[in-house]
Amino acid sequence: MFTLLKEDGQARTGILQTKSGEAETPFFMPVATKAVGRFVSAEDYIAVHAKAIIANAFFLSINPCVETFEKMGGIHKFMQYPNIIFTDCGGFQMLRENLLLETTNNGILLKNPSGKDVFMRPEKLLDISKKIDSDVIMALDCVLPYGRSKEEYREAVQKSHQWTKKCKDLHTGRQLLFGITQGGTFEDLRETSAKAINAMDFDGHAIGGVGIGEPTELLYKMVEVSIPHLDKNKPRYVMGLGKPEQIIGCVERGIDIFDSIYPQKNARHGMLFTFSGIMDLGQSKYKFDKKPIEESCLCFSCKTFSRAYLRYLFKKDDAVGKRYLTIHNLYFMQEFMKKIRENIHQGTFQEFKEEFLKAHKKI
RNA sequence: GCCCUGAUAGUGUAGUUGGCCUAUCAUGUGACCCUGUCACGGUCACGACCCGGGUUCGAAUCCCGGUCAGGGCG
Repeated sequence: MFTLLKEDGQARTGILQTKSGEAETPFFMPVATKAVGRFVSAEDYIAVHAKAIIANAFFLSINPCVETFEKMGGIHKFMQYPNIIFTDCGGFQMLRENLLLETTNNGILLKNPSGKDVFMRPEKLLDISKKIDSDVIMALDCVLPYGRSKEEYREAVQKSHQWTKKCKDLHTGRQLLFGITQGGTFEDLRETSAKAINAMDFDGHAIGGVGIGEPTELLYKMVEVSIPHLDKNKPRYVMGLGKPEQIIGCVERGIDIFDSIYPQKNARHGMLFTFSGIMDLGQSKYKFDKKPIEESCLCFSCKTFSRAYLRYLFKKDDAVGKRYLTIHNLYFMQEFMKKIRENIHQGTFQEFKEEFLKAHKKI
């Protein structure tokens, strides 16, 4: 259930309620594909104040396997994370050449690196998701890489709608179900898809198939043509976006939910997000720098370690260092979203956006 | 003092019966990248034949001298 709280232009705040509690939107979800992220897990997600994370139903069904969740009482108890957990459906894995074996009218055949291949179809997704017991299920969609022909996208949209509808028809219980719109970078296909998904009465709507190589202007365009057709009283989620500047651009256009590995991956590669810009910790100027990554940051890493020490850990490719850096970026993302919400409440979103973007470049 | 061995990017190395060396690989440094699975990742750039002479059409490679380092003998 979603309650709209406040609007500031197209930007808005709201409350998403689930069986595991609520979270105020707009929010960003760290990724925990296999009920753990790279170098971070539940205690870290909690410590960075993440009210929601996203895992992947396909990967979880392979390893640890569906039975684990039945026997362990669901994913929350299994990984000791009490807040909201989304599960992605596996549709995005269509973009991975090493995972996608075949696309049929009924679903997708995905390679299982450690066993029997998985035919992901609505029935299977709903069954898995129910046993995992996540809070929000992303319905099965059909994703194509950027740059295919319009005909191919048209076909993919059609499949996507069939699968998504099937998910909706099969769905019961307290878990929320979100539908995903597609359409590549074609405005009319995006509109068609948004209308069709909106008509299926989901608990929330996602815009999928973006952030996969298209220019940011096209990404924004696709959001802009989709939004008018997505019920404003339901949460809107752009899947896969993690660049702060794109998140703020999408919030401005009416998006409520985001997820991405981007902040985590960038952290591991030494790119730290701060409110005064993007810091490349690999630079030698930080070698003897006693300051924390960000003076005003209250994350564990900033409260505890100097840039010099974190740079040293980064340079020696230490796993512990990668964890500290990841914690910082994830904390930053939560603070970033918090500031976005506060500014929407105060009606100062535009000013905040401009101020943020002015500082958000490499330093 | 004599003999032997060695000397190639910041570091560690490949190449040493002369030509395919515009010199290998790793690391380092710098730049860019990373988006609903994310490897401790990717792309690009920078950076060296100890010095001097000789042989040769041609030398990192062969010869002579020097310097330095390691080892052996006094």
